Amino acid sequence: MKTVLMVAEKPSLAQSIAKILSRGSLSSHKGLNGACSVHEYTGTFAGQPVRFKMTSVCGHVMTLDFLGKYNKWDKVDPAELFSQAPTEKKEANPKLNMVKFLQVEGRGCDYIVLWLDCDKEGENICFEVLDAVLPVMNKAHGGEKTVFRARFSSITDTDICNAMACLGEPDHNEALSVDARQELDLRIGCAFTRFQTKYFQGKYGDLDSSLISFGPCQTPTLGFCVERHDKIQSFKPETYWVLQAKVNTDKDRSLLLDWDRVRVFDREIAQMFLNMTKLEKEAQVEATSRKEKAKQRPLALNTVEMLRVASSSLGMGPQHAMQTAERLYTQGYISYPRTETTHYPENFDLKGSLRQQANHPYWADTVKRLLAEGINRPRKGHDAGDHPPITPMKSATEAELGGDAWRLYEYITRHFIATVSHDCKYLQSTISFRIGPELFTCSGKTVLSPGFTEVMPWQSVPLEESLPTCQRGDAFPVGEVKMLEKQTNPPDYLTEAELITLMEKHGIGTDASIPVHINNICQRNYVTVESGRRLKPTNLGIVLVHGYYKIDAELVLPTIRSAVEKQLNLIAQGKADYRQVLGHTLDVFKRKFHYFVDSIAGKPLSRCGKCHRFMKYIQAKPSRLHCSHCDETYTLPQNGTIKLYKELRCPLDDFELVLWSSGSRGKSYPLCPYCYNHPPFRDMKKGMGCNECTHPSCQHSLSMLGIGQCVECESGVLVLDPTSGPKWKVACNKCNVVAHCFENAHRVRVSADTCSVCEAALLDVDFNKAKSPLPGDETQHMGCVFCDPVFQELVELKHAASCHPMHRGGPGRRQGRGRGRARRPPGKPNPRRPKDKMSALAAYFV
DNA sequence: GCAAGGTC
Repeated sequence: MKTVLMVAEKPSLAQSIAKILSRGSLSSHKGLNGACSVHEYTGTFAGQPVRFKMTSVCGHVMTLDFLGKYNKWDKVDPAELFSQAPTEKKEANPKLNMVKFLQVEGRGCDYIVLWLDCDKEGENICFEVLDAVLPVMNKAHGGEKTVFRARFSSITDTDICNAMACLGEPDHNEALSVDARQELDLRIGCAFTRFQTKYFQGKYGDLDSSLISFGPCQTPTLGFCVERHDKIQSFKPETYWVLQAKVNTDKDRSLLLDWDRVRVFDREIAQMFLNMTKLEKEAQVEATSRKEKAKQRPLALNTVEMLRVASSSLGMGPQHAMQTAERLYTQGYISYPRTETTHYPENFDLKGSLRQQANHPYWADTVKRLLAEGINRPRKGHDAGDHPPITPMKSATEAELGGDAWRLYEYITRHFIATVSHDCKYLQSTISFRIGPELFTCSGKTVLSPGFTEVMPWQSVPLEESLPTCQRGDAFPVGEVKMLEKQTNPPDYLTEAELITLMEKHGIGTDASIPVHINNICQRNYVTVESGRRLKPTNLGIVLVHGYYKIDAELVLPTIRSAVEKQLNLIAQGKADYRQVLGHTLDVFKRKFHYFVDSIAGKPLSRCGKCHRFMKYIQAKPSRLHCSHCDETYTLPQNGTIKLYKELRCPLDDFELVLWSSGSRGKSYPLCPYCYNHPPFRDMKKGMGCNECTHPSCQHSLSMLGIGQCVECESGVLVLDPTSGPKWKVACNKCNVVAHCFENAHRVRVSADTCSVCEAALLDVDFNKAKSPLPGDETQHMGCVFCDPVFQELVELKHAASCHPMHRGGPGRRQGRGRGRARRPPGKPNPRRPKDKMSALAAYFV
């Protein structure tokens, strides 16, 4: 007789499915790992009598990890984890010996039917099982199909039998999409985590966490908490005013009325309304209404709702609640606690489950009445096709379970009873009053029938005093009208329950992993759980998230996960190539990683003048150089680019100069990182580059490269940009004026001689032999950039020429256009320039 | 020592 091996995702499902398919006649024994059972029975398969062996795995058989040597943090650059570091599949839980177990049970089998959960993870586990089992199974004869996939959407007789009747094949694309997710999560998460941990270790000793982890789920989860923290920090309370009126409905009874305008933010306006109503003696009834309303019974319970209530009402954290639920499940008190479904299967025995609770000391009355009067049909919920909603499986008492297990069981049971109870019905009455020109309202609720709130008393409609019976036109004496001053309040920290809702909404994590992520950010000391289970980010958490926001907000936004998942879904649907999506996404994150590293750690750029080690250039604003050896930071100009300047050094402090540039069409100048922060001369200020330095002999200084007074601004000097050749530039060291001159000159030097007309420094220019614009064969010329007739052509000063003193026939006005050299004593402002000439000149400067 | 996803 041939054997059919069948594998489910977990032991409990193997048992349920085997029971259904064998109609209860099966023999079971434990497998070699003690966790999984094997259920055997006989039946027919592919038209022949066979022996069925139904067993299970425990979730994933394999897990992805780097090869051993890439797990040595000290020896591997985290950047290598994006591509070079090879990965391998390892057994997910070595203690379970799952591969060996599957091979022992699968040896000699002829067919395999895969009963793994019908989602992408389940599809992936199918292939993990096949990898383990196919090599030891009997070989197929003549191309006969031996591998089958059962697809089911609930664990009911009909669904399971249908699945068995129309078996398909496992979907390789869906499995591949999970392989891709695993590899992305591993490479990205580990690279960022290792880098961050190593970088922050020591730097933020007071933040006390040895592991600074990053992950596509945990980081956005933390992001939600910090976002709320920021809202609280930036909140500015506003004062507002409310009118409150009291009317006397009886000798000793009064009603408090709410103002229809609710509140106003202007005191004078509120005062005006108060004045208009204060004098009124009577409140007129404008309208009355009585409406019957219903508060809906709850949907059947799924995991996230259970976790929300456990946190907000029972004060139990998600991780703890989940552990407690698992214990209740394995002890047979509740059904499987991990489910997204909020809809009972059609054949679910609601009455049977209810009957089990009919003698419970706490809710027997409610249950008995429901059974006698007939249960209400549960609301239509969402069927995720995984497991039925969470329900009690047998009655239990407080003494039996004790502590948190009891409290969770009690909640699950009360919730279950509520789902088959009636809605809570109440009467909402409102009376509208007019006092002078202003309208006020009073409303009250009266319970008509408590319905499900009887068993969920915390949901009940609060008892209120009933409103007086009255009708339009009635009048009551006004007791008093008061103006109250109040303030808007900041939001509070995020509750765990709110966080779960946000995570669910943005698809961060799954029902099973949401508690893990929340637990992670607590354990890593990113948040602390405050009273009322509110999550308050720590300094570390805040610093991290703010850092991500500054550098690359996508690292913390919830959108990043969904964007990647969209790509993964394309793989699952066979619309995108697994390798391509994986390669592309890794490439994107590799760039993000390098940008992140450069932004916070900086890259070595120029040498420190004190220790002569490389300082790191940190691009993120405020951009700066940092010498980690001297632990000194030097700020830099904030806009534009910074490069090393030919390894030239400042003669004053030996720091290597850097070149700042505003772009190819703008200006650039060298600067010394030390002088920029610590001005070397009295006439210099912080933030000055070499083009403003008054050092008398340094070849990069204003003294050596300055030419003459700026044509536009008061105090600026035009300075030769020594790096601008072959399209030479002269730029003002104060304003944005830049002049282009001497194309094709291979050398331009500022001479010590000055112009006899305008006192500007003469320029000594060497042109290329072939391209020299000079008359004859000349390649060299020295002259004043403003006055020399040969240079006029080359700096295109032709139009300005008519205005230039030289061309007006008269002698040049000796206005002392200080060139910054010894001519102008330090600290003294430049003299005013002749206006007519300069305005004309200005037209030629960009 | 890292991720996230199954499950025990």
